[in-house]
Amino acid sequence: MSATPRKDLAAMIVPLGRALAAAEVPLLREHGLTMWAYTVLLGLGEQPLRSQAALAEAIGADKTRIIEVLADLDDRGLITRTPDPADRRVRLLALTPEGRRVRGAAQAAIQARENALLARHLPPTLRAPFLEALTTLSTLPPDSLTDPTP
Amino acid sequence: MSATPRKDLAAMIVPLGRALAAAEVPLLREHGLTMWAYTVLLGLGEQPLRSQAALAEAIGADKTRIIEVLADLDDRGLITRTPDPADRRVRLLALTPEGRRVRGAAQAAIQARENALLARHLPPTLRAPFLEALTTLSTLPPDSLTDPTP
DNA sequence: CAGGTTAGTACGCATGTGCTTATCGTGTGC
DNA sequence: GCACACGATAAGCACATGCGTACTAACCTG
Repeated sequence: MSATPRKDLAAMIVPLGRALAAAEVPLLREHGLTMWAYTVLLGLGEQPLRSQAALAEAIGADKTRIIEVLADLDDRGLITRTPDPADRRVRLLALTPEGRRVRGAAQAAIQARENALLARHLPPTLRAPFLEALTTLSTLPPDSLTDPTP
Repeated sequence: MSATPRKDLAAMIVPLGRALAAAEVPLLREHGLTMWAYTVLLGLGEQPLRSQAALAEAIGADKTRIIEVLADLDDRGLITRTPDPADRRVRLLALTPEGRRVRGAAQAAIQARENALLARHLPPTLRAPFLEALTTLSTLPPDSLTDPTP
């Protein structure tokens, strides 16, 4: 049975995530972005998003906290917040071309760094399976990891 | 070149880590442990550890913050803090048998849950490579992920 | 022995974040 | 039309965490 003596998954993953996130910060700074701003830009995909609450939900942020982030990004012309004509309570969120450019530039820098890191530290045969497994796990619905769901 | 359109590593790993850590909390509670207490028990391996500062460093905690955790674990008989006869300023930290038992029980519960989770969500061919890659990355020196180190 | 250093401890401050409440404009159901 | 619901916003509280300071006991150097 307990044939695999190893550390806990979380004990390995959490520090790894911390380190990767910490490594991103300076790169984001060079592009004038905070982590939250970058997260918002990533959360705004290609299609405009309806309502800030939906965005907050999607990126796991507090809806009262991203307001200033959104206001800042709006001021700087990276996103637009236009009232929905159909329901003027909600704001339609969309990337501007400039926002798309900045997001792309930041992401390119980050992923280039990450790829170099994987190339340096991970044996070639492990890279693809690792990324695939990671993608699989990260696209699961949020509670399939938290619930025991038998 | 940019042949792999994917999310950032950190964008996948960090939420995953959060979810896994959140899933641990209730299990730890059942064993009377907080996350920090559990981290301390994991940090105290088989050999006793010299000095609390070393422990804090090892588990990435603030040395002024784990004091009460250590005091609590000591009070509950899960660890011992004995002054080093050679240098009575430093405390030798060690697991008691009971501490070892509790740590083992908690870890067994956690890993059983994690294994079930992997079995449910990850194709069999990906499991071993995923764990191996994760182990590799998580045993790297902390700054090899943060530094660009050329 | 005197002065400087270190480990452990306690305390306070600043920050980030989650959660709650209040307000305002807008929509919707009765 | 009016009461209630909802989205966005602002303000405040609570808690965890990181960081710095101060104090004590012990060690070490000269």
